[in-house]
Amino acid sequence: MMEKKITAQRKKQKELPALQIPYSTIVRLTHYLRVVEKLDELGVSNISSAELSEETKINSFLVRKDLSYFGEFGTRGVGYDIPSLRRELRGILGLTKTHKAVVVGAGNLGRALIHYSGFLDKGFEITAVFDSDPGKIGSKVENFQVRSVFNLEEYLKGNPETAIGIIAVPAASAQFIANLLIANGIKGILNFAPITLQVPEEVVYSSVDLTTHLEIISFYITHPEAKKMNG
Amino acid sequence: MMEKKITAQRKKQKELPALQIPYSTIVRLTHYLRVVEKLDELGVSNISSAELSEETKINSFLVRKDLSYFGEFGTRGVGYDIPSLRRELRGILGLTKTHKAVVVGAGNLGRALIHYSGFLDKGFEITAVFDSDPGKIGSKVENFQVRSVFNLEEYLKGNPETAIGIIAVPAASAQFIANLLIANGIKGILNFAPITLQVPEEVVYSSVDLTTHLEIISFYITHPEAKKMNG
DNA sequence: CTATGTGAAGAACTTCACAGCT
DNA sequence: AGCTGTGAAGTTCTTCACATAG
Repeated sequence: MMEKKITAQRKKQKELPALQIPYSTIVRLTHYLRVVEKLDELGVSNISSAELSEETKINSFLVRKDLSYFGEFGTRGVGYDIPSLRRELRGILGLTKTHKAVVVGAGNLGRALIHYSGFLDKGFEITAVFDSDPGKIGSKVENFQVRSVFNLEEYLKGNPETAIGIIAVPAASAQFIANLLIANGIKGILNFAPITLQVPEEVVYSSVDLTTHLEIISFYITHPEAKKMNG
Repeated sequence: MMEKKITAQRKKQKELPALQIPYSTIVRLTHYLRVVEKLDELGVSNISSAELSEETKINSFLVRKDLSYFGEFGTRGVGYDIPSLRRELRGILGLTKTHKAVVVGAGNLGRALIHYSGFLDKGFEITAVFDSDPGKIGSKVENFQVRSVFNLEEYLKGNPETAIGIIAVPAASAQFIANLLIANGIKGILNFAPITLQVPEEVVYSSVDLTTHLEIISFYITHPEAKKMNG
């Protein structure tokens, strides 16, 4: 019941086959969660798809469709109960267990990520920080003692539950680090180096590239007649 | 009342109507540019859509389609001339003029961005850095003397060619900063604060949210049967 | 009477096949 | 002969309309 939350045991004829969920739905789910968490904290108890639409700027039909991929979370005539929607969203996104992550690269960016991670809800936990600069190894970043990348492999072998690797190293060494992470069973990689990494199918890969973001902005500034931004 | 169906007729499609370019095309353009710049630097002079596809993992049909939105840059039977494709892509993306940008927030993230911006091709230039922390104001970050956010408005009025604002402040103050930037004629905003900013239509807006990225990874780690990642 | 959930229509985007240059 | 450029087909995603549940 937890895992394959097949919709409805009604007299639905719908088989719910492979059911490919659009990537954009997953992205939007995180926006809904953001809003719902904020409102939950404020003590608001209910929200309609129209209100959720208002907050997120995502069309209310789409809000309902997105949620309906995963179940029936609302009450007709009423809307969605915020605490329960929050719980459902966290469940869908896999945030009920804590994902352990390592950060590789203790430069400004790595430090920013580590610092920021303090604000992350349970769901993610940074467990170690690595760098190749002898001047940084051994130093403290928040509560972490920076380790040598030469110990990364050993660390991962000793801590096989580490799920996510965050790459905050220069482009030149990013693929090397990625390979190391992958070879040692990491399941997801979040890359901040401005380079496209080659990663096998089964490893979840996401990349944040400042240059790309700026170039996209440049395009839309330069061509104001072109609309639409997702990012 | 509806727009007329422009479904292709015999020989009459060079009309170029409103021609909406997919957002994803723009994102891919930046990937092509990345590859083409790398190869150009290496002295490679020509590339086919198949090779570009290989490098970027983007289907070669799509490579050609994306480029064809903007013109005919290739030579049939040969491929694309790298220096000229590079020039074309930069032109399309609006990178032939330098966009001036300010960074607001001189914490780790802001500093990482400033540091990184040194590697940016001409196309972007950070012109000033602001923070609200009296302890930071006046200090040096790379070549910039950090200014007070209280001078942001004045700065923008005095430097109206500033096109882009990069927000690297905590969530709580991000909307305030955004409003200030917008009120003073900024054209594009790149937001790193984990909050959805309300921004008018005409301002180009892009957001990088670590939480969202991690949550998306969490989803795909948790549901390995779901495929597809764009990010 | 209200707001959800969803099949179906409609758009948007991607893939394909091949015409068209070189 | 080879690789681009592009209409058309195919697929996926979004919007819509309305039956449905409270």
